[in-house]
Amino acid sequence: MRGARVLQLRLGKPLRWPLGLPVDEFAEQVVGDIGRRGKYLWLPLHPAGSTDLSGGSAGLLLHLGMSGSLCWNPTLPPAGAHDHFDLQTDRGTLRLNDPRRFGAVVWSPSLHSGPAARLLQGLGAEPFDARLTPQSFHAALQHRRAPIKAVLLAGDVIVGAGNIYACESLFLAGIHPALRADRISRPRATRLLAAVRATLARALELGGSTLRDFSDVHGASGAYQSQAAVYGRAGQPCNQCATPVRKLLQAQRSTYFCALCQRR
DNA sequence: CGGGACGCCTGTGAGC
DNA sequence: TGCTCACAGGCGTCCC
Repeated sequence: MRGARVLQLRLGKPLRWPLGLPVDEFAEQVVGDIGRRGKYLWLPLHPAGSTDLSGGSAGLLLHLGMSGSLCWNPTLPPAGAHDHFDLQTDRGTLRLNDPRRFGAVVWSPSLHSGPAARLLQGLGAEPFDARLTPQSFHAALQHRRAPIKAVLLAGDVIVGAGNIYACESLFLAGIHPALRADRISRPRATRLLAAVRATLARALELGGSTLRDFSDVHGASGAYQSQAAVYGRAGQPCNQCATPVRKLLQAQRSTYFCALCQRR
């Protein structure tokens, strides 16, 4: 998309927040290099002729929520019921389809100020950032008394592990989801960090997860879900020890785990 | 300040 | 067969 010139911006039903800028103000803006932080995407937009392609420019912060998907079309197909955002450019259209509308598209004057800065502040480390080490991960957990599952989900220590991947990572690391984060030893924190990384890497390979209700023809449905060791498998035998997988509620979210393989 | 509950939204599948 | 209803999830926001 880099270098594409915006022709028009179209909105469908409201997403999580208002766009924050009248749609006609986007015409003639030029798209820069797309970036990512956590589950947010940053789409820089700068005036035609400007050479500033860095994070210093204004842009759009996008989030796919839980049911959002983006697609790039050379032309502009008719908008469907769940197509809530179209960025039409001279090279094609970027479209956001989001049935549940937990997703967001918000304009920000820069990545480091305004709504973008507010939404990104407080995000935890990128899981594959080399600066995130077993030592720093363990140290961050030492400050938290909440159950480790809740801490992973909160995303302020490490981003990227939502409900499915948090459950899977804890299983892989052999850690009970209700264990207080600050009770996790150095060796186990090391294992957990490796497990989160392995889980996310595997999910990326398989194209992510697709909930049962979203395996539509659009975005190819991710294959990860069917590979899950514990997630969504309550009552079924653990594939390591055959003990039935259990389900518990933590912070209003379902947690799946094996009581034998995952110790406190 | 940390931790937990809540609400947004809608397709799906289970139960009647 | 048709209808109702609980449930699923990311994450900002509110309250204790």
